Amino acid sequence: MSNKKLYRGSLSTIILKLLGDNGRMYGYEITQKVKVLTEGELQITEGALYPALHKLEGDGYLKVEFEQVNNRMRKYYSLTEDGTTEVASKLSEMEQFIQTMQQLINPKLA
Amino acid sequence: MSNKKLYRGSLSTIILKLLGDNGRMYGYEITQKVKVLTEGELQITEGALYPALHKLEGDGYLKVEFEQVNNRMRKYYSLTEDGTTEVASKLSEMEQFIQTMQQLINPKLA
DNA sequence: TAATATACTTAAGATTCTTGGGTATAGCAA
DNA sequence: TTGCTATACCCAAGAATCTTAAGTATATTA
Repeated sequence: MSNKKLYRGSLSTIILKLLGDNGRMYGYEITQKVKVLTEGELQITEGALYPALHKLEGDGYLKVEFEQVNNRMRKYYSLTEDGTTEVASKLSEMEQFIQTMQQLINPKLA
Repeated sequence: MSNKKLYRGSLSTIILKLLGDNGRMYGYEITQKVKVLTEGELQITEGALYPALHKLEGDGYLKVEFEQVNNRMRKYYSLTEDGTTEVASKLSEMEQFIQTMQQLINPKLA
């Protein structure tokens, strides 16, 4: 989330949405996926990502599985049932936000 | 900005845009205008608004004129030259943000 | 006469980042 | 073989931006 104040508050939405689409992912994978999907626009720093994952887990939205791959540990995250509900909620909040900002920013057409 | 985390970071953009459209406004007027424009979706609290106005003024984007109306003081804010430049910059950041979020959130059509 | 609206200010605390550090393995280049 | 880059995780100090809640004061409405 380097340098872009507007992304504040949207990280948990992004994480939840990606996990909803991809089933399960590990932290590093999420940073890379976001970089590709946004064509480099959005770079999620590890200092932001990992605390966010821990919080979502603590809130009961994510569950964890450890796995050893190439002699390196990975923590795979996936949605809990509550997490699935939360994705839908977060996405509708995001859509509402975008709509509201467009009301404020775009010249009224009516 | 009650209860909506996503609005974090967007307040200065909103203020600058409104002042760009309306020439000059005072704080209380801004809160009311936003409420009307967003049909109640976004309520800017005074605890957020006034510090934000003071910061924008300190950054050189806004200038102030005092005026006495109905025996009550009003502080009218308007854009400086730098402020006018900043509006354009903030608006394009917001458009970029919205576009990026839609890339992340909407199913790819291509 | 008490509540609501108008109008501005500030301070403590919460949340969510950035920045910068740490640990460790693997692979590639000098 | 040595150092850089990539992979993969973690944490803490500080910054930025908000919420909450308080204070000051006048005008209007119930």
